[in-house]
Amino acid sequence: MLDERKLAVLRAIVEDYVSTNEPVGSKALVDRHNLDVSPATIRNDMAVLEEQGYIAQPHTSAGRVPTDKGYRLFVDRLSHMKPLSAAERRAIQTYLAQAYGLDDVVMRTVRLLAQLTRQVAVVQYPSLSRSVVRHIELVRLAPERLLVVLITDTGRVEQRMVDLPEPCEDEDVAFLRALLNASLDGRRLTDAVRIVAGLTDSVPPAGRANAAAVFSVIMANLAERNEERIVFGGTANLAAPDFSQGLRDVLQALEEQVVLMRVLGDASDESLLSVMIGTENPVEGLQTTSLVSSGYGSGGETLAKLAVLGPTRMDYPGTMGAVSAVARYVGEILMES
Amino acid sequence: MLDERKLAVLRAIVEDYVSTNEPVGSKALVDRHNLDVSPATIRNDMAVLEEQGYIAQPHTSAGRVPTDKGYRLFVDRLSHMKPLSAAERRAIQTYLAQAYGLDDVVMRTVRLLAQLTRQVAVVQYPSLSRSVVRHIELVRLAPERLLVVLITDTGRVEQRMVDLPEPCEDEDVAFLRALLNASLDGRRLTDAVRIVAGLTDSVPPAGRANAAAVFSVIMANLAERNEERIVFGGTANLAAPDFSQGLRDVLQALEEQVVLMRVLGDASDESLLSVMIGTENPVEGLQTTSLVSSGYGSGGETLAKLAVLGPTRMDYPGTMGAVSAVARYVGEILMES
DNA sequence: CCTGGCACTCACGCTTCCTGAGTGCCAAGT
DNA sequence: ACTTGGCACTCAGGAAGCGTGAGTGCCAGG
Repeated sequence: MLDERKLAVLRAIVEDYVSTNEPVGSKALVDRHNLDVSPATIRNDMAVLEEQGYIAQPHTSAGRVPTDKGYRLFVDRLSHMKPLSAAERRAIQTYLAQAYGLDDVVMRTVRLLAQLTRQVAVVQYPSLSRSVVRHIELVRLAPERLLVVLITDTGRVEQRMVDLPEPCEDEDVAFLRALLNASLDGRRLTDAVRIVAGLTDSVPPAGRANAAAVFSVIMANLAERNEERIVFGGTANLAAPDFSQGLRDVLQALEEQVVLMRVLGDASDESLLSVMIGTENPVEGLQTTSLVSSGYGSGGETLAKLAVLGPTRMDYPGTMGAVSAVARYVGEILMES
Repeated sequence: MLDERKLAVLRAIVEDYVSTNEPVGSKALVDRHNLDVSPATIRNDMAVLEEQGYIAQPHTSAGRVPTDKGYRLFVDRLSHMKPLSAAERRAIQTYLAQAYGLDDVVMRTVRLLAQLTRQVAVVQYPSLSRSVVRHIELVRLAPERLLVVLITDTGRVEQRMVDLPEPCEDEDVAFLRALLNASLDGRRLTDAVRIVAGLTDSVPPAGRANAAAVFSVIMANLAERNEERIVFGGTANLAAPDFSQGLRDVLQALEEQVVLMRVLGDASDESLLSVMIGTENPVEGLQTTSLVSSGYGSGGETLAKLAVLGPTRMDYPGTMGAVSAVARYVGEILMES
């Protein structure tokens, strides 16, 4: 159906269009790539490719432009991820290694991705729900006020203020702290919710009111998956001379955390690199963009996703290389800390 | 030098230009505002205003447009902050009151400002340096690894991992914790740095290596004023039909935390509302924008700044009203928590 | 000092024209 | 059965020309 040369033509069209941002014609193609056939032949091939929906012409008698379907074929079969240079890899590693704390890791990751790809980078915070409780700390700030600090194995720290119904003493707090840590340490957060729910019985009746307040805060905190934040950066790259159309929509979509979450969720269920092209994206405002995403995580598990968002006419091999490399290194960093 | 009517004319020009985004001519002026003089008179006034540099014409025989100097005069003498409606004020209060935790307060503030003003909102995290230590918690995660959690009175929680040179026991940690809290509780962070520096002597020689590690982390953490993060939102409002020129620069400047910090710092030394118009802004990319900023804080003190960034042709009275109201309410919320 | 009148200017929108890159198709060549 | 050169055709985009109207500056009279 599509012989070898037609595929080569498609590949060439994608590559040229990506680099020049102008519809590419038959003559230019034979010149720039060494297909040793004449323009007329290419034209025939292009006619077929167009008929099949891989390329299109913006208007009669202009060159051809890849369609979403064309990019899809290109990504799936005609290109390979372009690995980063050794220098780049080293730079990534050292830059990420300097990070202290989860916030900093995420922030650096965003910057890194944005700079490497010259596009918009999106990074999701490691999911709380899959991680494991490392420690719970209760701090008595005032007789009727506690601070609950929850530390997970991914280095994430969550805290909440709790106003108690009754005044409490240091020893009450110590008791609760010991109880909570004994019960929750090493448990997954998803399990922890259930465990905490059944914990009230272990508390002496006198302290139950206060304990209940603390427990409910912990449960609320844990159950709250919405809390999974998303950070992005590199929006200045959106203002690149080309796709100014729809810029507003794109910015809007970026700021809608919920929408972004959904998109990332749709992107791929697993840790694999995944590419979502143009109209494949369910979100209205992002249908002129492509999203290259990957899961990342420490150990075998995927904790969250990160992605790069750019115009459909993007350098897929390069972007994929960058995303995949950064995902791997972030995973490593999270392992260590 | 500028009589009453000329000022009125300037005010009218600013108001019209802001609302229409088109150069305003003498005829339109007399029509829309009830200046009971003829267009010709207005023209004379405009000639004077132009000569003095308050307005300019984009090209000969087009209407006039305010210059930065014109906006400045308008802001300083011709306009008053427009207070928010009661409904808006209530909405702000309830929306902010729902926030839990500092992060959430900041995030909500950004959204609020961006929505109210339909422009870009910038909020700086409350400064660490002026706040007061409420508690320090040390958590022993592993024999050679501690988590240091620092809680300030503004609800900010900072944490750092510390790798110890030697393994430690729970009692060592308890000792350090007690020592730190006894020495630092209630102290300002600025003072705390000095205090910690002198604390090594109080530690028994056996534990000094570990203590030094912890202390140095605390000091680094505190001294690090760069750490003062800035959050912004509403960038989609940048894509408003008008100022697309320089959009790239603006986005770029926004993402440069350091630059933003400096601008906010320059803006006004005190908690007062301050307006920076166009070229008054030292940052290259922001010279087509105006920044309306205000300090905010709990109690009498200014902890940080928040601001709204928009085109120089912005609705100053409205924006100023919004900024000032939000600043006040955020202050109140911080007080409570 | 205000006003009406008048000549002048010029950005913007409109049409028109032209050019060249690019196409589709066909008939001849391999 | 594919490739190729030739040829007529199309059409976006830029250049040039034109008209219009909003807006101006200036002046002379109230």
